[in-house]
Formats: sequence, structure tokens, C-alpha cells
Amino acid sequence: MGGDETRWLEPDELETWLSYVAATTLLEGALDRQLQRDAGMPHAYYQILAMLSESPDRSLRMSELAAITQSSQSRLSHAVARLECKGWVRRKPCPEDRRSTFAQLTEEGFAALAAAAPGHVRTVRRHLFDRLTPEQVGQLREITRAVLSGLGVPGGDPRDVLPG
Amino acid sequence: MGGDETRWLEPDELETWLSYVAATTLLEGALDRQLQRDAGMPHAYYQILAMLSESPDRSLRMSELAAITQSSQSRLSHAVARLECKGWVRRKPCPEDRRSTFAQLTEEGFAALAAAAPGHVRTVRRHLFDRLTPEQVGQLREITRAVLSGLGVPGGDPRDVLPG
DNA sequence: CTCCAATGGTTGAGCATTCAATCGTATAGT
DNA sequence: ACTATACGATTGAATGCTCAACCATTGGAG
Repeated sequence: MGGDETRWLEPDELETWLSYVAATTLLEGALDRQLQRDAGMPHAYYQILAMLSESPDRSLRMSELAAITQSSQSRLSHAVARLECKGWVRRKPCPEDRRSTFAQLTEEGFAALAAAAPGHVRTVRRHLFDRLTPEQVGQLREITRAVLSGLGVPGGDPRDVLPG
Repeated sequence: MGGDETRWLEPDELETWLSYVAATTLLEGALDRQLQRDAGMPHAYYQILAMLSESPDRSLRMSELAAITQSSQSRLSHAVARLECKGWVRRKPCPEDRRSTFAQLTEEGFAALAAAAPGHVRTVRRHLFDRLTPEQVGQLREITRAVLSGLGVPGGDPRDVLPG
């Protein structure tokens, strides 16, 4: 394993990296706190409900749901179990492929999502979009798309992981 | 509590937001997996060791360390407890203020950090900086600084939380 | 000096996530 | 048809994090 010359970060890259880590950590923390306090769910669970709410019949296969929420199957399985306990999601067997399971948003789940949404969007706006110029929003979109395409999401559009 | 007209995200804002969430989630996941696999520590612990290694005497007060790692005091206390068990960090009482505690990087901790650093930097490069143009790096720095300043980090430089 | 609020830090309970192992089902190869 | 492999999903143990409660120390205010 020769060739051990590591290419360290340049000063401006290091500064960017530290700033990136700090900002994403604090932003995710703020999002989680707001949602936990006002809606009794972490941000990851909000995302699950939100993705379900936009899908036909408000339901998706577990593996599809895992893909669009950037979640491992295990993580999603635990999460859906908890959401099911809260009455926000319901599991349904898939007749065509009996390995598969659908997760479906319940009415209560939709209501919880609808109640949580305004506060969540306000928080996202306050901490992100209100601080950026329109140009910066476009730049951020291109930057995150580039990162996504390097992480195995073709085209960088997160919804591309969903089949046809 | 009137005025319940929520200002929802515009289509391009929504697309940016989804892309941002996906990219940051996957990137943090990739970082955590690589460090856990190759160095036996999550990314948050790497950061703790890294910040200590750059401080005078390789040591910092717990509350200072919490601030520069964007960590709650509780989180840091648990983390340092674990790092202490691994022999990577040592606690020392502060003579001037007996409420305060110093966390100091041990030689073993420094060695573990040094061993972990090349792989970590390679991962950061591969997933982030290698995918961005120099202009985009600058844009990302400005964007994250703007977000930071909105989250209570003056000037948006994460090191500004450190006194002196 | 005494009390009281603020500060620095720790603790324990509960929740979320990861990893590895497992189970049942589907699919392909022979 | 029979077997091996892959797939979709779940489980349990171990780890990390959050929240709230707590303890000890400090710095004032009266």
C-alpha cells in the first residue's frame, strides 16, 4: 500500500469544511428541536410522513420509502414501527410480491403532518432561505446535486431513486 | 394567533431543500461509516479529537470544546466519557475554577487521530471537494457562513466561538 | 456574611440509529 | 422440480444523542 502522500485540505477548503460541518450540524439540530417540541417527532420522521403524503394512495413499498428518505432498511423498519404505534402509519402486505410491505399514511398521520408543516417550513425559511440570495439558492442546489451524483444518486435529483 | 397564511416553499426552493437534505444525510452517513469502519469512531468523535489536537497543550475546557464542536454539554460529556475509556482523552480538573474541567488529548488519542486522518480527508475530498469547482467551494463557504450567522455564530466563522 | 441566581459539568432514562444475523419469499440455473 | 442465490423486510444488541434533573462551585446583591 505505498503512495501514502495524503493530499490535505487547502486553507480555504478547510475553512469551508469546518463551516459546512458547523452549519449542517446546527441546522439539523434546530430542525429536530423544533419538530420534536411542536409536533412530537424528529426531522427524519417528518420526512417519512411527507414522502408518503405525496405518493399515490399515500403509500409506498418499504424499500422505496427507504430510498427516497435516504434511510437504511433497518432504520426505516424501526421508524415505521414507531410511527405505527402512534397511529400515523399502517403496514399493508403486498399481494404481488409477498416479501414486500406497503407503508401507508393514516388520516391521523396526515393530520399530524398537516399540523407540523407550517412550523417546520417556517423554521427552514428562517434558518436557510431567508439568509440566502436567490443566486445562492441556485448555487446550493447545484452544489448539493453534484454531491448527490457522487454518492450514487444519478442526476442528483433525490426523486430519481423512485422507479418510473 | 391569527395570520395563519404559511409561506410555503417555491418549487425551486423545495427542490433545493430536498437535494440539500439528501446530500447532507448521505454525506454524513458516508463519513460516519468510513470512520467507524477504519478508525472505530463516529465523525463526531473525530471532530472532538481534531479540535483538541489543534489547541494549546492539546486541551480545552469542556464548555469550549462543546462550543467548537457544535455539541451540547451533555453530548460532549457522554462522548468524552467514552473517549476516556478508550484512552484517547484524559480529564483534568481546572485549578482556577473548580467547576471547570479540562479535556486533554492523550498520546494514544493523537496517534488514533493521526491514523484516522488520511482516510477521513480522502473521503471528504472524494465526496465533496472533488465534485465541486473552485467557484462552488467559495459559494459553499459563503452559504454556510450565512447560515451560521443566522444560528448565532457571529461572522459565521466556527472558530469565533473560541475566546482569545 | 448570607443567600440566591448563574455557571460548568455530570447523570440516567428514553429514544434513534447502526450493524449483523435472521426469516420468508422470489428467481435463476441446472 | 430442486437447489442456490438474491431480495425485502424485520429483529436485537450495542452505541450515540436528547432532555430534564441534578450537584458543586462561583459571583453578586442585600
